[in-house]
Amino acid sequence: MRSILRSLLFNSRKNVKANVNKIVSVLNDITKERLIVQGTILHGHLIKTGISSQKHIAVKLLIMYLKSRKPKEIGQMLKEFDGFNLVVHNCLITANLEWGKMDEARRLFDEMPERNEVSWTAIISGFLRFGRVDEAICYFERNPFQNLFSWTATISGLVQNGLSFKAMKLFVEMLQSGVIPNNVTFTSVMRACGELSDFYLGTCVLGLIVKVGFEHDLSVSNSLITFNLRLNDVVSARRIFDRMQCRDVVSWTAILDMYVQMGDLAEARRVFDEMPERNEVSWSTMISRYSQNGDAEEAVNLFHRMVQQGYKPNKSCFASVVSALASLEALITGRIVHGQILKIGIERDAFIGSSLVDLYCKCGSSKDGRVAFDSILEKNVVCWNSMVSGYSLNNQLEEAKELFDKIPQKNNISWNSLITGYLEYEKFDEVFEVFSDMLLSGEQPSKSTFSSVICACASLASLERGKNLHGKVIKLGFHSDVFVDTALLDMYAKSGNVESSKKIFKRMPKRNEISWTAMIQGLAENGFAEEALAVFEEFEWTKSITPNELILLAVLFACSHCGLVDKGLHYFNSMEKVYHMQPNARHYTCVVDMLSRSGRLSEAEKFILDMPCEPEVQAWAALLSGCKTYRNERMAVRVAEKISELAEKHPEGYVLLSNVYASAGRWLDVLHTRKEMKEKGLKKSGGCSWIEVRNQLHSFYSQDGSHSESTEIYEVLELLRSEMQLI
DNA sequence: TTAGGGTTAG
Repeated sequence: MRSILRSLLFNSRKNVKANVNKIVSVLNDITKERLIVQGTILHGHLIKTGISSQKHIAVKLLIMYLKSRKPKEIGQMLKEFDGFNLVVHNCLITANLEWGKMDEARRLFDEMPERNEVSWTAIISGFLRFGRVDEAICYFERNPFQNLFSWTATISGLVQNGLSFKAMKLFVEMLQSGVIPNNVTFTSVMRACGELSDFYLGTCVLGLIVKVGFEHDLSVSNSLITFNLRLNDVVSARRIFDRMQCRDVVSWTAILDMYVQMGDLAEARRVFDEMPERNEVSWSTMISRYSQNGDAEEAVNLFHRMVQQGYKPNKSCFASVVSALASLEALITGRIVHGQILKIGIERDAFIGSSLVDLYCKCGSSKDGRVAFDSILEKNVVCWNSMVSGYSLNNQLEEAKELFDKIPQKNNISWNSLITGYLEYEKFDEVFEVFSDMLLSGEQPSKSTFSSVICACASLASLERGKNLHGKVIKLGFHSDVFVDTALLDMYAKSGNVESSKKIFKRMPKRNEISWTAMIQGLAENGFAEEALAVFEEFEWTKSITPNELILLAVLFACSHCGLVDKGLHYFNSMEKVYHMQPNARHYTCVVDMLSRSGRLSEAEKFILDMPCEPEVQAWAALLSGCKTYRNERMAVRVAEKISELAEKHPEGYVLLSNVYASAGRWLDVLHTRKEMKEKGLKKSGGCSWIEVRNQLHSFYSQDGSHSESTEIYEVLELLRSEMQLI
C-alpha cells in the first residue's frame, strides 16, 4: 500500500488523472487502516493536481474524514457536494451508523427527498447491526430496490443476530424471486447452516454453490471449512483447506483454530509458525487459546513477539493478554499494557474493561479494579460479574453483594461469583441462602453452582443436604462433571461415608489432581490409610497427571496415620529426586508428626532442627504431643521452651503446653501457662461438635448450656440413663 | 453485503 502511495505522490499529473480507480482503492485502504496523516497528505496532493473534486474520489475522501471524525474537514468537504446530494446523504447515514447513532441515521434516511438502492441497503443493515430486526424487516419489505445487495445484507444481518432459520427462509424467497446469489450470500448462508448444525441443508447449499460456480471462491471455501468444523468433521475441513487454490489469512486461522479446538496445541503452533501470512486475528487466536488453556506465560510471550514484529494489537488481543496477565497476577506488566490500552483509547470497551477489572482484582487491588469498572461505557453482564467476583476474591463480601443486587440482567455466572466468594471465606449460611435465592429467581444452577454448594456441604460435613444435592445433580445430568464429582466424593468422605465416596471416584469418567487428592485424603482421614496409598500407586500408574504438592501431603498424611514411617520417609525423599518439587513447611510438619507418633522422637527433633525453612508451630506441637505419649519429659521441656517462644502468635502452642504440664501433674505450670495466655489476650477457638437434624445445624461448644435447648437435652439424657440402669 | 479472533464463576 505504501509503495502505491509513494508512486502516486511522485507521479506526474497526467498519470494521476489516469489512475482514479487506483486512488479510490488507496483511499479505501487508508480509511480501513485509519492512516489519516497519509490520507491528508494525499488529499493535499490531489487538490494540487485538481483531481480532488472528481465524484468518486471526493466521496472516498469524505468517508475517510467521517470515519476519522474530523469535523472541520467534514464541513469543508460537504460544501463541495452541491451537485450530488444523494451520495453525500448515503455517506452521512453510513458514518452515523459507524458512530452508533442509529436514530440519527434513520432521521436522515426518512428526510431524504430521493433514495437509491445504497440508501436502502445501508439503513436495513444498520438496523440489523443494532439488533433491531423487526424494523430491518419492515424496511426490507418497503424497499423498492430489492436487489442482490439488499437480499444479501438482510440475510447476513439475520445470521449475525442469531436468526439463522429466518435467514434461510429469506434465502429461499430470494431464490424464488429469481435473484442469483453471489459469493457473499453463499458465505452467510453457509454460516447459517453451520449455526443450525444442519448437515443436509449445508449439502443442498453446497450443490447450489457448485452449480452457480463459486466452489473455488476464497470466502466461500473459508465458510465451508467453518461449516465442517462446526459439525465436527475435521477431515472434510482439512480436505477443503488442502484443495484450496489460494488461501488467505482467514483460511489459515480457521485451520489453526481447528487444531486448537481439538486440543492439539502443538500442531496449532506448527500451523501458526508455518503460516505464510499473519494478521492481528491469527495472533489473537493463538494468544487467546494459550491463555484459555492455562499457558498464560506463552500467551504473554507471543504478545511480546507480536509487538516486536510490528503488529498492532487490537481489542481482542489486549483482552486476551490482560486475561493471561491476570492469571499470572503480573501487576507490573499489567500496568504497562494498561498504559498502551489508554494510549489507544480502548479502555472503555466492555471486553477490555472486564479483563482489566479481573487483572487488578486478582492482584489484590479491587480499588483499581473498580476504577476500570466505572470507566466502562456500556457494561454487559460480564463486566458486572468480573467486579462481583473481584470483590469476592478480596474478601469484600458486602461490596460484592451490594453490586450483585444492582446487576440489571443477572446470569448464571453472576450467582456463581457471589456463591464462590461466600464459600472461599467460609460463610456457609450465606452460600445456602444465595443458592436458595437463585432457585427462587428461576435461574438454573449450573455444574459450577453445584460444585460450590456441595463444597460447602463438605466443609460442614452436612450429609443430608449433600445427598439432596446429589439427587438434583443426577436429575440434571451433571454427575459426570469432574468438578461436581470431586465435590461429591469429598462431601461423602468428610461426612464419614467412605463407601459412597469410593463409588463416585470409581465411576468418574475423568479425574484431575484434585479428585485424586480428595480421594487419598478422604481414605486416610477415615482410617483407611493403606487403601489411600493403594490409590496413590494407581495414580502413579496413570502417568497422565503429574503429582503436585497437595497430593504428596495427602500421601504423607496417610503414611503418618497408619504408622508406615519408612514408606512415608521414602515418599518424602522422592519429592525432590523423582517428582522434582521442593517440600514446603507443611510436608515437613507431616514427617515430624509421623516420626513423633511412632515414638522416633530424637529423629523427629533432629529433623526439625535440620529443616531448610522455618518450621511451623504445628511441627513443634506434633513433637510435643509425641513427648506426651511416650513420656519423654526432658525433651518435652526443651520443645515447650521452643513453643513458648513461638506461642506469642500461636495460641494452640500454649494449650498444648498446659496439657503436657497437666499430664505430668505440674499443676502450678498449668496455671501459669493459662494465666499467661489470658494476660496476652490469646484465645484458642473452642472445639465444637455439631449434628444436623432436618436441615438444621445444632452446634455444641465445650462450656455447658451453649445450646438454646440444653436443659431439655440434659433432661432427656438423664431419662435415658435411668432407663438404661433399670435394664 | 462475507468468512477467522476477545472478557467473568467451579
